[in-house]
Amino acid sequence: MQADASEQQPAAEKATEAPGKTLLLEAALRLTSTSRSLSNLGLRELAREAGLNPNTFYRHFKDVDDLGLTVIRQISTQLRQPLRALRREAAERAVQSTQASAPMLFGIDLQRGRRVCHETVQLFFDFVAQNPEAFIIGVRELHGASAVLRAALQEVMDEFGADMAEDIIAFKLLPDMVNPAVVRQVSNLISRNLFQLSLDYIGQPERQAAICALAEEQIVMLFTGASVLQSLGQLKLPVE
Amino acid sequence: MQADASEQQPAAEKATEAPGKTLLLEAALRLTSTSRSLSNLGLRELAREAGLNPNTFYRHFKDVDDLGLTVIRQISTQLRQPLRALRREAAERAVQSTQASAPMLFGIDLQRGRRVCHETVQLFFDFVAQNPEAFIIGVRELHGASAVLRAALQEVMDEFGADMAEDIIAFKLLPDMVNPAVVRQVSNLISRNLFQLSLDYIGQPERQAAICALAEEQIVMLFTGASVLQSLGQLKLPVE
DNA sequence: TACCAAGGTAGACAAATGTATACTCGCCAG
DNA sequence: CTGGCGAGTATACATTTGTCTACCTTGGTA
Repeated sequence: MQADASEQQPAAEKATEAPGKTLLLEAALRLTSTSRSLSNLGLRELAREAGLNPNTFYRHFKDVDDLGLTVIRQISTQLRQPLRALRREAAERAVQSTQASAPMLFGIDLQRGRRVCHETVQLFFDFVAQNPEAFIIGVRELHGASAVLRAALQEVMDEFGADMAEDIIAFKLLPDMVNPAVVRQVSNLISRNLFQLSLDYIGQPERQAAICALAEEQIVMLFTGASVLQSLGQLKLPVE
Repeated sequence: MQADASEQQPAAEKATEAPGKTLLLEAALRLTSTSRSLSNLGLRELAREAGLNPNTFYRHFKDVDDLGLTVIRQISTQLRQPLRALRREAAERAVQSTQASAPMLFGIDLQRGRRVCHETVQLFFDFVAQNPEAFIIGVRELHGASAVLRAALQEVMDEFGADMAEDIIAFKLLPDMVNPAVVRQVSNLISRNLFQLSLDYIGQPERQAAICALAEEQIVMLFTGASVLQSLGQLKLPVE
């Protein structure tokens, strides 16, 4: 395992991948986000869309499920860091306009919460609009017919939820008293819900503003509920 | 359109339907809930599973989408009233054990809310366990590849949400001050989330208790959040 | 120089699919 | 008895699919 010159691991993104492979993956994105579902993509249909010979498929993938997994991994890495960055940006923006004495309620600063939430949601849906296929495929395959893809996406969603929980704690968006386990639970719920809403956002452009507002309200409600209940000692911890 | 004797509208369930049609629908349920997705069911595969000749399909359905719509309608009527009944039962159960002076918080009786919620969730997931295919298909097709089925199920889900909102108001599970529009919004969210959780419930039998508890906590959080925010005048109304 | 493996193509094949036309059977009305 | 009709079947055919084997091209290496 020496660092041979012939071992040209791209180290960058994936620039040095076989052109055919990339073409096939792109074709899969195109087809899936419109008509079909990842699990039931025909291997020939795929090649046709990519402008390639059917057999080229076999050079790069074993199954259709294999290609599906690749797509999912690609989507995951395509979304994960940007989503975190987006939250960081939202938090910073909201911090800037913080005034010292804000009215507190059960340990949360409602004004600030609202602002962070607003910014985050805004950025999130902008991001959705820029990567529609990724979200469509994500949600579709999360409940799709293929057990393998379902499991893979389940895992990805869990990671997203965990990221979010981490950020919430790091940015102190919920009072310290709120149990980390609860934060994770709330994060998972919000994450799931945002992904669902993202499909509405993509599919109904005329309702985009309303959907943003809706998401915001829902998040604020959840945060408030969690804080209030926790501070009253009324929250049962999730049993694992 | 006279009430002819030859017009034998069953008036009961659907007992007097062509046996082939019923067989096909049942086959669709079986296939969809395991391997495939409604939209991509092969018409021959379907007939095979039903033990029928492929052409029998054409006697009863035009498309595969046509069959899909039929399945969805069937599911809708199969779930809708039972779900309402279930909520009524839960509310009654919880009322029985109500003691007069309960601690109030922002207009809600937390104890009672918890009990109703507990009973409802319990009954709901029992119901899920009894009709797994319906829920699997419902959630799967809600984000599936076929636009027609998606739209149909979207509508069904909206009806469920509206039912729930109606019941919440009727049973006074939220304080009167909470705006009906907000109730609908919360109901939709809960409804969506419960359906998602139903898949987890079906797919991970070992976590059933945990999933129940989770659902309960989430609902209580939302209710609490909505009440608190409303009573503080911090709730923005959804713009339609 | 010769080689060789990776990426891509060509052609062929059995199997499966959607659909059309034509046949059968039981039932009820006249 | 007969004729029509709903429900189901049989056969057939063009297309499409997944997969196999074989061939071509290219760039790097020994």
